[in-house]
Amino acid sequence: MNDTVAATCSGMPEAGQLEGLRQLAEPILAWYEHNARVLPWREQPDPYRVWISEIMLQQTRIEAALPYFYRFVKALPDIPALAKAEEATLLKLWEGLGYYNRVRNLQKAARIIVERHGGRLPSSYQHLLKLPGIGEYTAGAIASIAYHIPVPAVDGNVLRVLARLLACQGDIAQPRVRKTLRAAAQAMLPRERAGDFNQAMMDLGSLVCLPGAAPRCELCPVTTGCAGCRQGVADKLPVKSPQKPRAMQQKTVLVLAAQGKTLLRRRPAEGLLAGLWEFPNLDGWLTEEDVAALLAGWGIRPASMQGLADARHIFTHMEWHMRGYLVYAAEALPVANCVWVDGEAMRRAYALPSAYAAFTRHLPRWLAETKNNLEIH
DNA sequence: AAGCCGGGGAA
DNA sequence: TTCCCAGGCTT
Repeated sequence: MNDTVAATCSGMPEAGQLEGLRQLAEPILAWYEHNARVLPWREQPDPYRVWISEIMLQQTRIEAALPYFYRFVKALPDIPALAKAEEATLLKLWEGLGYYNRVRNLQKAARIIVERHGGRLPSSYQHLLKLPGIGEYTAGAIASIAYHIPVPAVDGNVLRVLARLLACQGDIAQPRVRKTLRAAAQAMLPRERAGDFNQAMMDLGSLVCLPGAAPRCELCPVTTGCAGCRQGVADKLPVKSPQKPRAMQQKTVLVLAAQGKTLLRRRPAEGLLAGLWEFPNLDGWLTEEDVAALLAGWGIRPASMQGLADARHIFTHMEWHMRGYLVYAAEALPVANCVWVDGEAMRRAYALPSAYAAFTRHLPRWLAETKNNLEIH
């Protein structure tokens, strides 16, 4: 029935096609009754928890977000607490989750909600959309899940499900195609069960209608209504433009340790990993002699220096190839733009990106070695 | 419309 | 390795 939808998916579906889609909502909801994943924001779907979960889940898998969710709502159980939190606290709660502006926007929104909405998350799609960090998808998800408002929530999973249901050959990176698929989602939406339906579509996408060549059509409740499955092209959909190759970057990372502390530097307030802390580092690969000369300029006289195992970190658009040096110094002397931090302070208030995991892993041992003997050889 | 912004698991 | 994830903001 949906086979006749424009192959490029660039025009609005016709009335008859939408009626075909509408009939799929019921079997999808029935499937959801038995297959819904048990999740903390479903067990207790108050607006605040739904909001936090949706922000954490932006471009992030459920399994990755879960431990962060528990910790976050425990530390900051409501909107006023979020509005008042220290930035360092926020970044520590988000440390390792990535896309750190998400948590800054979360707090910006919380402060707006306290000032302009009486401390309660707005319950309309349009008002939600105005808040920082909340776009079309997230506004739809919160409105439908927390407030049962009949608006679609079309994320990557749902785009894939819809593209296959309609055998849509359009590039889902294009706004025009997204708009068409969103209209299809709106047409399918049962007005009384919007939140359940939106979550059902997402679960269907992540449990059954899997990406790439792995759709499990034999488990799907709507194969007969799926044009992609009928035409045998489900595993080729959705069409997506290829991504650009990553740029490579060589870096030299300096782990300085002295008197039970290590030297950290704050990253710029904008750009990659904005505002997070890191070990002092430089572009390019420096030799031990280069590093010694550099440290002399900083007024640091190394008691010992050793090369560390090379480390690599892959970002979406970039790749860091890191050469590391562990430097023991006798004294934690001041260095411009840097702070000496002990393990406890680091755990409490200094958020480091995962890119440095290869170095932070051994840091406790390295710091312990500097506590007992001031002179190390 | 395109670029930027993390990190990790799966194939 | 590549893909992609309960995306949004900036230019």
